[in-house]
Parts: sequence; C-alpha cells; structure tokens
Amino acid sequence: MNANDFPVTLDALAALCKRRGFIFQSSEIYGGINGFWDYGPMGCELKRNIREAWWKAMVRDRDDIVGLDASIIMHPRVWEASGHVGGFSDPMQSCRQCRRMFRADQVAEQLRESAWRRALTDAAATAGADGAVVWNPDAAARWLEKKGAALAPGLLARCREGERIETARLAALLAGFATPEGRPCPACGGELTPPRDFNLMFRTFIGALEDSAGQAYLRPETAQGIFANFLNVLDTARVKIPFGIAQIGKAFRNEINPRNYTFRSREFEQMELEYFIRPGTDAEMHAYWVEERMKWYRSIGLPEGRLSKYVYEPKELAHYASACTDVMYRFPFGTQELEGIAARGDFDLRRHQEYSGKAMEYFDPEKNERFVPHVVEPSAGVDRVALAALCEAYREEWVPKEAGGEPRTAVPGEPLPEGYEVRTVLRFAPVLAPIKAAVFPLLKNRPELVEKAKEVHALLRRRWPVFYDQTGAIGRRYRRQDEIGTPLGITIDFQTLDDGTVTVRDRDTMRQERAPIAELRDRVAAALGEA
RNA sequence: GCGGGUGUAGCUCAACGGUAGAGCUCCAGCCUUCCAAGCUGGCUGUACGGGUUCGAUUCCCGUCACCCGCUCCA
Repeated sequence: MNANDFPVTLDALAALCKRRGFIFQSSEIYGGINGFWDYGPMGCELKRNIREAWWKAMVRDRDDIVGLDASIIMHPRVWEASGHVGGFSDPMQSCRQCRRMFRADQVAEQLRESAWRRALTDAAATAGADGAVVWNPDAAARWLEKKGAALAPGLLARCREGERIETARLAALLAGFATPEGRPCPACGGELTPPRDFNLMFRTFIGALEDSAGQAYLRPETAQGIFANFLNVLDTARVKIPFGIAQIGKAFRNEINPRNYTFRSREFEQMELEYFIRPGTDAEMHAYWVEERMKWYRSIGLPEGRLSKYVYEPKELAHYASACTDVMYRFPFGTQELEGIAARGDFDLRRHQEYSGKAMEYFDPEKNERFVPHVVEPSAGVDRVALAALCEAYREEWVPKEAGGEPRTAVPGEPLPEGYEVRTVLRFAPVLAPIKAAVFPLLKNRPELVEKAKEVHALLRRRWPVFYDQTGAIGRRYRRQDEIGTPLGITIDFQTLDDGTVTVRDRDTMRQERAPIAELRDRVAAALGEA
C-alpha cells in the first residue's frame, strides 16, 4: 500500500489535534457550539504558514497582484448587489407541525403531488361549475378521522377539538387551500409559516437599536470587499490590466448542517483572488489560474495522487459564469473541494455599477478605450487546506525497537510485528510545520549540556520557530516532536562539548547526522528547503 | 431539518441508587551517554439544567455536543 493511501480516520486525527494543541472545539467548557472551531498553539502556527505561503505566492512573488484587507461588515447594499440578499435566496416556508421546509414558490406544485392532498380530493371534493374545487367538509371530516389520521396528521391537529373534529374550522381551512396564505404543508397538512427570507448570512445590527434600518450582515465571502474597493485600488495602486487583488479573511455562513470536523464550519477563513482581465481572455486566464493553483497545492506538500480537478458542466454553471473548476482533495470522508476557480465575467462589477451608480470601468491608455473588466476568481478555504494538510501529514508507523531502524508505514488491520512499536507522526512539508526544529540537551542533570543547548536554541530561534525541551528521556522528546510534525531534532551531547558538533535528527527517516554548530543555521535552512 | 446511537480524568476504559478507580499521558524530583526505559510523588473527572429520592454519576425529563444514515449545501 502506498503511504499516501493510509486510511486516516477523522477520529484519530481529531484526537491528535486536540492532544497536541492544533484544534479545539469552540466554547468547549460550555458544552461546545456546533460549527465553530478554535485553533490552538500548533494549529494557529499551521494556519499562519498556510496564509503566508499563499500570500507569498500570490502577492509578494508577483508584480501584478496587490493585497487588501476589507471590513467584515459592509453596507447592506453590497449584498443586494451581489445577490446574497433578495432574489437570489429563495423565501422559505416551514411547517409548524412537522417542521419541514419548503421553497415558497414550489409549495403549490408540491401540494398537487401530495399524497394526502390527492386522497382527500378523492374522498371529499368535486369540481364546481367554473372548474374550482368544491369541498364537502363532512366527507373531509370522515376521511380525516380514519385514513387521514395517518396521512395528514398536521391537518388533523389543526381542526381537532379534544376527541372530535371541528367541522367548521376544517371547512375554513379547506376554503383557504386555494389562497397563497392558506396553503397547507404538502407533507402533513399542517400550518405553514409565512414565506421568509432564508439565507445563510448571519445578521447583526449597527447601532444600539435592533431595527431594520440598522440591519447588517457578516460577510458570507470576502470577494465582495474586493469588488467594492475596485475603484479605490485602481486609483491608487498604479495597476495595469491584467491585475489582481488578493485578500485573506474570515467569512461566515449559517450552515444548516455543519459536518466532517472543521470542513464545513459556520465561521471560516478564505483566501481569495479577484484577477481582473480583458474581456475575451476569460478561458485562457481561467486555465492559467487553474494550473497556478494546482502548482501551489503541490508546493505545500499535497501530492498529485490526492488532488484532482472538478470541471463544471455548462448546465452546472451560474448564468454569468463561463467556466468553473474546483480543486479537490481526497479527504478521509470523501473527495471534497479545497478551492473553486471561477470565470465570472463582468457580473460582479456590473452589479455594483448598477447598484452604486459608479462606473466600474478600466481605462486602457494604449488602446484609448474604457471597459468593465472580466474577472477570474480563485477562492480557497484556509481551514480546508489546513485540514487537508493534517490528513496528508498524519501517519501511524512501525518503528523497530532496536536502534537505527527505519520506520515503516503501518498496515491497517495487521498486528504490530515482533520487535516493533508504533509511532504517530505528522509529516508536514517543512514550510507548513508549526515548529521547524527542537533543541535538546541529551541529559538535563548535566549543567554543561543544558547551557550549551540553550545557546543553540538562542542561535536558531532568531530565524525560526524553535522549541526547547529537556524533560524526559531523549526518545520521548523526539516522539513528542514527531506528533506535532517538527522536521528536525537537534541534540547536544558530550561530544558537543569536545568538538562543537551536534546531532541533527530527521523526523521522517529518524536518521541522525553530526553538524558543527558553526554551520548549523545553513544546515537547518538546507534541510527545510530554504537554502 | 428528520431518524438512530453516544456522553465517566488529556486519552483508553472500569464501577456503583450510598466517599468514583486503573493504565497511558502530563507535571515535579531522582536516575539515565540518542528513539515513548525505571523509581518516588503529584494534578485532573461523572457534558449542562431540572425532576424523583434521605441520598443520583447511576432512574426520569429537557438542553447541548459528538457519531452514523437521510436531507440540505459551495
């Protein structure tokens, strides 16, 4: 079995993440809160490394992309323009009896298909002169007492008074079936709430009064902050098309059903680029960004074999989009999206132009023309990348008890071979590792070793996050670092005192080499791939 | 959102209608010349709220969270 196919269970990963301070459930001391997660000392370093790798690749290493950090709460009109409020999110009605949810515009159709509604029509309705349904309330009551009790419990509950059915009330309900306000639940005949805007945005209020005038939203995506600042950046950053604006930040979606550990959370962090292009170059630029982004995922240690692309069919695309490709990763719970790369045309800028009354145009001095740029949007989830990195890094291995043995990937279901023990290790790419190296004195009760180790620690920590540990046997300290994915272990032993060399132990091979302290920084940089 | 299951220490598990225990982890000390060694000591717990009871971790109800299936969803 290929090491990449080691079946990580989310349970095992979540246990390690908690044990070693990567991820905690939010508000755990109060019983937890569904859909929210906290990142501990190791987890926040991991996320920081992911963000910095992205920022470096997208902004620092390029001439054509600039950064932005927009506010989380924006003018409510932003979300009208974007389509997140209003027509885009369909009003919903829910049943007060069975609590099922229905799209308001589909209730009439679903009612025609409804089993209880058909049975009731057969039992108690005739067609009137003008084709309208004429109900016989007494027949309806008889039906409801027998067959209808199981088929339409919601309707029964609405017109029952003690043991008997209030025929007059039933008659009123039946009469209302034809009106939008009186439509019953297609599933049980219960009472539907009025249509309500049901969207995934968290609402809040600006100012002390909680009235509709102050209503605002936590952003459900960071992208709109970029579009809303398009003109500001254009006027100040001296950018020339094609150019991009990049942003990393929190976004919030009130998901119905968060699942799969941190994969779908209600509060999450996005890394988004809006890359503005000349109309007509959409397909070419979209293809370019798909490849750029795939390269980036490989550069942080996600292997080709676990990554894939999902190319949207034309019928799956939003009406304004010309292409969309998702970057997928094979998680333990299935192949899921890390990032979506969409060619959105000029939809967003045009909508903001329409809603704000400001011309969202780019002036091309060479061709002496104005146009609304099109945009390609690579939009990635920091938390999803972090989860993928953890899944990818997690290994259980068999290690020979005798010195100098090489670790082997454990074979699930097979017993531990004689003479081996288990180690859990996170094989992060060095760029993502929360701690780059750990420094140990071989023994803590020899002051000369401790003193030298602290010197080496001080030497390295100026450049990298480096951990110092003198507690417990040396083997135990190596294993602790394995569990947080520290690539290098540096040990000060008695030979160090004689010749100024230390041992450098590699996390993955568990092999050790000696290196002079004078060359240590270069050796560490080389081992981390920074040289 | 629906249905089913689960909830005891950081982890794995035990116990009982009457003072909640073990192993591992963690911390301290001793020891230890390179892969979770040993000895001694120590910290930590019945998810939350209510009810029944002389007494509830145990029985009942509610809430919350987690897991599985369905549903929904970029």
